[in-house]
Amino acid sequence: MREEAAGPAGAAGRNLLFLREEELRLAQDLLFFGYRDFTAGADRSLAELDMGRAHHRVLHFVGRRPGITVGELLAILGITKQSLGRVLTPLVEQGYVAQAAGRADRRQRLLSLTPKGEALERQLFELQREWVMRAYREAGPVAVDGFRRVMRGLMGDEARAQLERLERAASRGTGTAPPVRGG
Amino acid sequence: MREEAAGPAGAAGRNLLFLREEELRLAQDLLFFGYRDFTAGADRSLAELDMGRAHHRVLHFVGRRPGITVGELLAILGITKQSLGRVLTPLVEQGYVAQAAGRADRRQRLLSLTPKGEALERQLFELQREWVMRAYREAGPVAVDGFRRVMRGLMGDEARAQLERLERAASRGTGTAPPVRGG
DNA sequence: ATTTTATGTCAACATCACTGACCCAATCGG
DNA sequence: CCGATTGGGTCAGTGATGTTGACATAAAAT
Repeated sequence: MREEAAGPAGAAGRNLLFLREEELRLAQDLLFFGYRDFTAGADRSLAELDMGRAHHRVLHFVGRRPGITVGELLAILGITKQSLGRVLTPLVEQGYVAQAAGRADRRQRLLSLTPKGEALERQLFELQREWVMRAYREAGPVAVDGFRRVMRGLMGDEARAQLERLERAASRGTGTAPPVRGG
Repeated sequence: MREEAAGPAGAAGRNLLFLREEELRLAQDLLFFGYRDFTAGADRSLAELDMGRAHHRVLHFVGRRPGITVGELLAILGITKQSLGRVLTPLVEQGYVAQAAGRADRRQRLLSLTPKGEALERQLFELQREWVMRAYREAGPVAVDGFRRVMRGLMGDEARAQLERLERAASRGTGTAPPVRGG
């Protein structure tokens, strides 16, 4: 599997092939180490409350999109009803997440964070905020833009669509106007 | 928790604060979706062999650093002996990973991939290679550089040291000369 | 009135991680 | 040489997170 002997492409070609492969193996390393350490801080904080990463994800996405339905949350997280129920039910029982019947469709449970839930989500967010800010500052704005482009590229079509919906929800929630033709 | 009313900083300050916060929340989203979809392809392939992501990580890092000891692998993965044993022992039994006693210290088990293990690792790598290449091509080389800078920044000191060691091992393994003074 | 949808729930199971305890064999230090 | 340390393996028990399949209920849609 290794290009030990010079092939038809010669030394230069071999080196290019090596760079491609090594570049991509490096990406695997970076994603493994980077994602692990990115989540480590919040994980430690969550453990003190007998919660896990799954609870954090629910708090994060409910906070990001208040009024989200259970079905939408399932689609975003990409897990089953049972898996979600195991974390969502305790979060509701312990007063972190509030449920309200949908006005148009009363079968729906519109989820939102209670003040207690907002406080916890913010605490977890601050931990990751510090960590990401450090990385962003060290890398600089151009690198941050590149990071975002590549991460978007790593997402599948479904995830991209969901991300767009999240971004729209975030801009609505803070009164930021979307780009308007002729604006 | 929301900046509903204009504070001392006024509208401009509020918007800056929003941008910072939204930027960082976006980073959370990107890392969640991106990492999930990055691993999804290999996960599906592994499931057919009754293996999981943990097996893949062992194959990946053993392939990346042939002759690695169990202790070094434990340090890289950041898991316990028992957790590693549960995936490593079957990989050895099924002939994916070979063990050799260390020449200097015969207590050590120097791990390497068998041809069977190399083939499986390569198959899994090709899946992720395609996925990452697509993202890299779409984003362009400048973005890729930025991605790498940010991911490195997201890593802790330990992980950075381990990554450096991996990169040195990779360049040794392919005969790539390190930068030399006056070269 | 029947069917579909949104949600919840039960039982059973697999993976991947953990802790704590204990073991062997090899190496190291005095 | 002997005792301590180190590298590695293993057993028992636990927990978090995910899965499938089946079933239940209430509201909505046809």
